[in-house]
Amino acid sequence: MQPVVAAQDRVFHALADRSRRAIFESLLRGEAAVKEITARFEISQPAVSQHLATLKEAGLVQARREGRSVYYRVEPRGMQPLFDWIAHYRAFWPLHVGRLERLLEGMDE
Amino acid sequence: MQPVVAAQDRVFHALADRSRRAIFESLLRGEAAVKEITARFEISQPAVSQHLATLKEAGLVQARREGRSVYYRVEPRGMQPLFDWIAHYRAFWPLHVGRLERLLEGMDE
DNA sequence: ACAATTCATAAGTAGTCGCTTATATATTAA
DNA sequence: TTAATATATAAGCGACTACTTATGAATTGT
Repeated sequence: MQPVVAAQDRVFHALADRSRRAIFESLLRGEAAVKEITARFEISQPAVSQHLATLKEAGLVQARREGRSVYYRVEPRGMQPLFDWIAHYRAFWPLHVGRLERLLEGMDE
Repeated sequence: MQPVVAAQDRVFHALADRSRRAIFESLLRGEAAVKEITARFEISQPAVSQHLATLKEAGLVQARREGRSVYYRVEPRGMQPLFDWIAHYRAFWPLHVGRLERLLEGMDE
């Protein structure tokens, strides 16, 4: 079990939970404090903190304390293990890589 | 919970398990019967069948019976929910999209 | 028909997960 | 200092997971 695999494991595991994906996606809108994040969902604050801890350990988010609040933000580099996994086997789904490439092209606009 | 989300859920969940990812990756080498797949790992045949069932329900593999053997193969379109999820939020990790694009370029060689 | 082979399913189990409530740990304000 | 606020951690609980062994079902060969 190389560290690469372990990193992929943490990222896949973190994104496998729907609540955690929803929290992560909501952070793509921008930095937010735990209290704000909690208000967006119908789970308790400890549950949110636990999800954030999992996302943080996976490297998908970072935290910044400011006074009593702790602001979480997306760490884009955390997606790298996922990209690496896809890229490593990219030769096997060429059709979809082409489709993905086209999607990515729209980014420059 | 739209069907899109459910599909993403199944794909992320299926790929979250390391054994399942290993089985899936081994199938990228080509079609293989359950017995052959079982020989590649150190888990029992029922465990392999259960993993294959999960991968199949996620749409990541397909099965084909031939005599007593059942051959499993990768279904490339099954990755679509994963690509869709990445593409949907692609605007948020531009740096890595660039890196991913470069990786994809190597495909044409 | 019978035995052998291949795979799927059933049942059980230890461990993990995601949530809850309760409490501890900062940090700030009065 | 004390109280209020914001977050993290602890403990517990039901549900789910990933595995096992045992057995059922489908197919083939004798």
